[in-house]
Amino acid sequence: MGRKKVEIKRIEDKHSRQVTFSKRRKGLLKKAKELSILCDADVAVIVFSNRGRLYDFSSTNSLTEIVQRYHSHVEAEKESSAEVLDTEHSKYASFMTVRELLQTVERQLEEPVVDYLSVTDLVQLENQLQTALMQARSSKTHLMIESIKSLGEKEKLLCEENKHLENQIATTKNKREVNNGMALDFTNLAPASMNCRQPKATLNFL
Amino acid sequence: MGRKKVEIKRIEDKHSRQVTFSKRRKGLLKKAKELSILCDADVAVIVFSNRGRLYDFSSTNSLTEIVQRYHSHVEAEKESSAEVLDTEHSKYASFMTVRELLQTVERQLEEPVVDYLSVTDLVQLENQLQTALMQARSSKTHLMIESIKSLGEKEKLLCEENKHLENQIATTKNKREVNNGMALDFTNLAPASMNCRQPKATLNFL
DNA sequence: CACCCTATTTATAATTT
DNA sequence: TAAATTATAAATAGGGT
Repeated sequence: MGRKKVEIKRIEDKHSRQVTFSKRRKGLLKKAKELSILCDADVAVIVFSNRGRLYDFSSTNSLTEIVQRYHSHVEAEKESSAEVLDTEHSKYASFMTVRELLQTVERQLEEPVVDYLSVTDLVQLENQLQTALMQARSSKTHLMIESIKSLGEKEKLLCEENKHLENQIATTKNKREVNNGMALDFTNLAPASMNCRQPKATLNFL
Repeated sequence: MGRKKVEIKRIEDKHSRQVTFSKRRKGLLKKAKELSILCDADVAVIVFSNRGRLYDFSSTNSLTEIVQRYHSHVEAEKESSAEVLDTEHSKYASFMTVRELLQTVERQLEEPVVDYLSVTDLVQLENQLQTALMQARSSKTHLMIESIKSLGEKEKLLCEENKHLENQIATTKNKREVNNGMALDFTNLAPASMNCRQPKATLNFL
């Protein structure tokens, strides 16, 4: 219903799509309202724009009411097809959360700020920033990993040397005892914390 | 749009109401579908007739998807309007946001996210990303520092123990030599790398 | 009920402001 | 760029089968 008949398929032109979305969304919500009033029906409409903005209508106080009614209705004839859909769904949910984040962000910006930079400029800047950040972080991580590795190896070597020394001492002590009955007690030489079999701190976060 | 203009109020005649319900319900669902296709939007419609019969439409496989999205959306809004000072929670939220962002980016290589965003949105998003990044990085750094500290302390203790043991051995050896001329050479026992006075790796980058 | 018919209203695509 | 206008397509009220 317009100057020209439109085929029902995704409108590729961004601007047209946005304009049409605005008009038809309004129309849909109006129709929903009219239906609920004229025919005394409960109607709920949820619309997410492709940018994740939410528009809704509910004939009752809260849309949730109708949704709950919907659930209890569907519950009866529900089948167990949750397994595979669960993974898909959680992916979808995460994805949507981003959109919602963006929307929230949009909302929080009440005042439209004058744009000094073009999107391209900004993207470029952001990319540079990101790259710099990544590089710095990468270098840092690398250094830290090296430090940890190095310290770990040092620890290992020290432990081994330690054992070696203990063995030497034990041998010496035994010989001494055999030779001239001299007794030295090394039992408590190593601090309790020096147990080399102690589990390492988890480094999975690297 | 009919032979006569109708006032938007409950149709009292039962038959008329039923007929209108049938027609308009069909129209509403059709419009919902068209909107979702034309404008690439997610749309869900739930209609209960006044006699309790359910009719619905969903642009996705399952209407529940959209409903859940709606709920998480409402949650998010509540959250952002409520106090944002729950440190632990907001940390977690930011972290998840980053993950989701990465997922989105991965998935939408064809149609860059940037196209959907205004410059101001992008700035906000970037800030959030930065914050989330900082938090994640901070946590990671903290863990790494703790690891390094812990390993450093361990090293120190091992070195001390080492020295202690060496002293013990030296003493034993001297006594042995004095007592019965027995000679044991421990000079090369410790590997070259085990010099405990070796400068530590620089950690200034932290 | 669920269709058809068709006059009329309504929604909206294209255009203008 | 968005809001208003206009020409046209679509929806539908009321009637009939």
